[in-house]
Amino acid sequence: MSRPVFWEQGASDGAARTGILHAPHGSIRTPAFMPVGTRGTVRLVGAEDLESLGADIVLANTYHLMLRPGEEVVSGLGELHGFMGWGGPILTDSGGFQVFSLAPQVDEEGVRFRSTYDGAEVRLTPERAVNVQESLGSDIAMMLDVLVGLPSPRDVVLAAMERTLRWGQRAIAAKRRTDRALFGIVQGGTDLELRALSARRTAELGFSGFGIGGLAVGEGPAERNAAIDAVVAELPPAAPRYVMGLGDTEGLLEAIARGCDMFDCVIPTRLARHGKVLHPDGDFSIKRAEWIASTDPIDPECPCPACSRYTRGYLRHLFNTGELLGHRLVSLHNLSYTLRLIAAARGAIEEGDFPAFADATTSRRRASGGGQPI
RNA sequence: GCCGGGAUGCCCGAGCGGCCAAAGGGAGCAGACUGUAAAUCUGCCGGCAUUUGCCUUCGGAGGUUCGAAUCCUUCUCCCGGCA
Repeated sequence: MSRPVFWEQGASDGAARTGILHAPHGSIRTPAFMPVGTRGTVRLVGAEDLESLGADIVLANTYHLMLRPGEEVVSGLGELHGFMGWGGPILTDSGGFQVFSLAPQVDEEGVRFRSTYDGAEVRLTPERAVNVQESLGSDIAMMLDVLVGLPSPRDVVLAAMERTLRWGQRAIAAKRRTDRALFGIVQGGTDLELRALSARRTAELGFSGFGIGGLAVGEGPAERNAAIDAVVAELPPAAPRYVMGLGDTEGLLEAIARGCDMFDCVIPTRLARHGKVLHPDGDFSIKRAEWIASTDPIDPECPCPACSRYTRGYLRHLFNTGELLGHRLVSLHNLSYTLRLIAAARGAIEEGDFPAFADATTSRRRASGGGQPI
């Protein structure tokens, strides 16, 4: 019996580890960063761009795609891979994040949304989320979970965690395609006991990989790191661990140091659209007046299209005139930055040098904090 | 030359006797953004002091008034129309 998705460990350095996640549409080097393509597109970034940036896998969203254009349409267009022209692995989120961000009605059965597109009532259950994702044809589906903002009262966190566990069971029961994987999701907020319990019980359900959900939603780094530690301790070492929604430099390095393997985040692309550039010397706004006549690239060490060809002065101009090319170029740059950060982390783990690498990376950002060329 | 309309803070632009340091944009500055309802949102934006305060502003000069960006006179410059 073949496993559609399995993770093969490579090097390790402390808790940090590298590996290959084998998926139906290709191999993913871990630690991996997954650019977010909610509606079947990483905003302003095409599949060809993702290839040249070195992304191994991209993420798409169940809630959005089931509404527009509808999973049967996507299925008819060659599933997600044919639909988006992306041949590599795809992970779909279940709509669990929308349970949080769109504040729908939630009951034991599932979730009732008001469609953000036309206002129609949309029903999503753990079963339906699995079915839709199977129709979409993603390599890895996520179970529908209940995500609460932090801080939240313990009873709220506990209730969300327990419901998530029950929904996990239902998701597994609903699974039909044997050629695709389904990941569970650990909840529990910042309560370490709940985190450990959630991890243990989610692991018992028998998923092939584990999302660590409900983080990067308002808690501080120390709380987040403690929660991750509590979870990792309870998860099977041979399964991939995916911290959902995490993507800032410091957060990624801390999670990698704790043995996490996969990440996704909207930060590189959203910040790009807001003019914020990710940089080894500290992130900064490309819109600042001081760049008006700058002939420097964002980062001379970056091989992305923005850095290899355009000046800060030009990029600033694009932003200040509302030219969409600026958004696109900075999106490419921020994705390139994050993907290269993760690649460098993999290299450091392989060389047994990860802690020093992480320290050097974060202290360099802290020291200059402002993107001044050095 | 005559008739009419204008000149407002960095820019555009409301205001048309007190509630005006003066709406609203833009620009600028700062901040937020983490499984994307997000090319979005928040704050500051004359100077100083930085609880309620003071000073200097609404083309220039002079008036009326308890009080003017707002009314009157005049000057300068713009923009329409007629000669």
